[in-house]
Amino acid sequence: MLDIRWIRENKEETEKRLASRHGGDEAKVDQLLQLDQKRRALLTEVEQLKSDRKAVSKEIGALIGQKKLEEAEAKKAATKEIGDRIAELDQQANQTTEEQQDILLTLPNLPHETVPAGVSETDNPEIRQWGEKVSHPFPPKTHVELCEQLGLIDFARGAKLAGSGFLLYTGWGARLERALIQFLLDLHTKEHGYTEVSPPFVVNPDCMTGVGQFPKFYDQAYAVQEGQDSSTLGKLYLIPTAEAPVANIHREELLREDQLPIYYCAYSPCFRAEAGAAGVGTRGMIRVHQFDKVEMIKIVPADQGYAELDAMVGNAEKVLQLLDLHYRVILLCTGDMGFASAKTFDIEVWAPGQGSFLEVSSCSNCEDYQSRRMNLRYKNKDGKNVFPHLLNGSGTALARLFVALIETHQQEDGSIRIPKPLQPYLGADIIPAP
RNA sequence: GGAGAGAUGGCUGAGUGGUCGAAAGCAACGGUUUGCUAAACCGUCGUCGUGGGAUAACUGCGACCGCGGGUUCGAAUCCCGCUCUCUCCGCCA
Repeated sequence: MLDIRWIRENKEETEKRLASRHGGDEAKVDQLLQLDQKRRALLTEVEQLKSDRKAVSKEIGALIGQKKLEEAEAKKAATKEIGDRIAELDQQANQTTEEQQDILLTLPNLPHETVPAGVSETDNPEIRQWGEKVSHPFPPKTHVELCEQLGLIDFARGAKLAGSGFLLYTGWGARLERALIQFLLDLHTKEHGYTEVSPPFVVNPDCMTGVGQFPKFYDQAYAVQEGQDSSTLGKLYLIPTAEAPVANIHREELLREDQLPIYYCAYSPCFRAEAGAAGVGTRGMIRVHQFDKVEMIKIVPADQGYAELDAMVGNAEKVLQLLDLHYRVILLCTGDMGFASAKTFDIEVWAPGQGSFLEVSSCSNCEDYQSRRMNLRYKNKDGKNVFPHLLNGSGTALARLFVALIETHQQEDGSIRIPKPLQPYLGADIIPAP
């Protein structure tokens, strides 16, 4: 959420930076500021009345104390009207505040000044590459072929159980998935200083609003209900990412600066309805309704957000380096960034079977956009309460990592070579050919 | 699911209609002092909103004692609803 006072004093810049996202949100600023003005005018009026009432009430108390009951009764009658007027204005002020808040919640974050202008993903500059595309001395198979031949995933039965877009990992496939999760968590906790947490896989709507999923992306989430009791629908949602619970761990808290920075990492499955998206329904595991992910979250002092973001991208890159996978780092342009983010780096891994790069990580600094929504603050050294920067990054998404891994390290005989750092987790150095 | 108890400032915890934004303690911050990585003493010390002021220091006003309503001239305090926590019982992995 943006700071209404900042918008008030920087109207043109707000509009300009919103416009750079090409979402049309700059059109809402005028109405927002009108509501703000109306709200403040109402407050001025009602607060004056409240002040008056308070003074009179005090006099009444004194009069009763002096047993001057008649005078007290007279004042009571006079004050009654003020009370009615106050109730009326209060109601108007609340409604105006609510309308203003509704608009604020639909405005995305402002892009950081270092974010390149652009409309779509084709405008995203590549920052760097690591490694190079493997050249197999044979035509590389796609992950779908490999999964079926090696019995890693039973696509048909996955769909039978839950529909298209849901995967049934089997045998070595299930084992590889588990090994990867373990490997990632160990890497981030032992090498990168993150504290592991294991959060609920459902959250309440406040958490979804806190990270910016709601109200804009209601239809992307799976809402759950208890049994057939439709009155419970909407109280809990399957998490689209561990960011939803983990970033909210300290919501509505006031932290001390010496508690920062906080680094969390968490494994969770991620559930995405992908309503209206193309791709679900096609075979494979590139775009699915449920996938595993290890997520990194940082809560840091406001002046350290961008240094911490660079470090986080490095943490995600390390995963791919250890797994010997070719990748590139992309900086998202203004038009392609996520709703809550001020600056985002994507990491895309090379998948030879697909002949394309796959996004496996997205690392963002949301600055104070989310902490403001969730009212998470820390007391700085000057004793001021300030909103920390909140960062999130995939470290990394599993399904696509799985794809890149088996497509990259497939051997001519149909087996999969396992990179050394992963071997202890899988308990094998190869997934044998069928 | 049933019965009971509770929710107060960063934390602990008093406070049952006006003098309460709220005692006290802890923590924090500033200072004094003591020869021993500490103690004692003094002082400061909630948040948010809105106005004045230089987008400062400071300051006026309002709101906030889990959340939302109600009663009242006036509510932390009384009434209703909700959420959460704890204890006991039931069910259950």
